[in-house]
Amino acid sequence: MTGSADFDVQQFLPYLLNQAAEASSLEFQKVYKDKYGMLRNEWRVLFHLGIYGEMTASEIGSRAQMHKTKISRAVQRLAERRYLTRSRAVQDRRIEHLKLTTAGEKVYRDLKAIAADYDAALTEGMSAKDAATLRDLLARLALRS
Amino acid sequence: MTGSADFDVQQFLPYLLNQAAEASSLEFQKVYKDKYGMLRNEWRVLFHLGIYGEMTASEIGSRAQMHKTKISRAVQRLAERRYLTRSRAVQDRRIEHLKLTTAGEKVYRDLKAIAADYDAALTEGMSAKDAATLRDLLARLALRS
DNA sequence: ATGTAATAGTTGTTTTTGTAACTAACAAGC
DNA sequence: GCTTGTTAGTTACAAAAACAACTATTACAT
Repeated sequence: MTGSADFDVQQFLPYLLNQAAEASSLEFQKVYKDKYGMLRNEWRVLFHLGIYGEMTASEIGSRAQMHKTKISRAVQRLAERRYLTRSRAVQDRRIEHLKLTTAGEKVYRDLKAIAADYDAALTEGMSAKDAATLRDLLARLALRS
Repeated sequence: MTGSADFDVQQFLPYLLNQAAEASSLEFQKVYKDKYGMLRNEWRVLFHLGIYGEMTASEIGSRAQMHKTKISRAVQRLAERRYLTRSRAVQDRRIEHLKLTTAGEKVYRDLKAIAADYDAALTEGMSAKDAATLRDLLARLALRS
C-alpha cells in the first residue's frame, strides 16, 4: 500500500525551510522588485556594500556565499543603474573595489528600513526567545554547506 | 557614512531562511538529481503521491503550494519515466487522477528513507525541543503566504 | 438552450539561473 | 625570462523557473 503516512514531507526540514523561505521572501521581494526593479542577488550585493562599505566582488562572494557569476551580473546591473561605482585597484589590477553611490546608499537605507520592519512583522507572533532560537538554528544550518 | 552596522543581513529572516534552505537542500538534491535525474518539483510531486496515494494535479498544487504549471511539467516527466500513471476521471473529464506505479513507489521509498536519515542528520546537533520549535515556527512562516 | 464564468490542465515565450569555459593579471619555481 | 599555477572577474551556452495566454470541460444563470 502506498499511502503509508509514516513520513510527512511537510515536516521534512529542507522542504519546510524552502516553503518558509519562499513565503517570507515574497513580500519583501515585491518591494525591491516593484519599487526598484531589482533582483534577489542585487539587493544582496547592495546590502553588503551598504553594511560593510567598500568591498570587492569576491569579498562579497565569500560573505554572502554567492557564486562569482551571480555577483558579476548583479554588480553589472547595479552599476548600470548608478547604484555603485567600480574602480580597479592599482596594486592588483584584477581586483575592483565596489562602492555605493549616493543614489545607491539612498536605496539601501530605504530597503533597510523596510526590511527591519518586515523582519519585526515576521517575528511578531513569536516569543523573543523563540525568535532567537530560530535565528540561531537557521544560521547553523546555513553554515553546513 | 555607509558602513553603519545597525542592520545585519545575516540576521534578516528571509535572508537567513534562504541560506539555510539552500544549504540544506544541496545534499538531498544530489540524491534525487544524480541518482534519479529528478528535479525539485518532481520529487515533491512524487512524495505527495507516495504519502497521500492517488491525487489530482490541483490537489497536489494546493497542498504543496505549487503553481499548476510546475506540477504539469513535473507530472509529464514523471509519467515519461513511468513513475506514475494518469487517468481521466469519468465524471469530470478535466480531471486526471495521478498514481504512482510500482517503479514510482520503489523510488519513493528509497528517497523517503534517505530523506528521513538526512533530516535526522540535520537536527542532530539540536535538542529535541529546539528541533520541534524550529519546525513549528517554520510551518507558521510558511503559512503566511 | 445558451451565453458567461469558472476550473483543470497545457503550451509558448521570456527571465533567471547554473555550469563551464574563457581572459587578464599576478605569483612562484626553476 | 619562461613555464606552471592561482586568483579575479566575465562571457557564452544550456537548464530551469516564471508568467501569460491558451484549450477543453463543467457549472451556473437567465
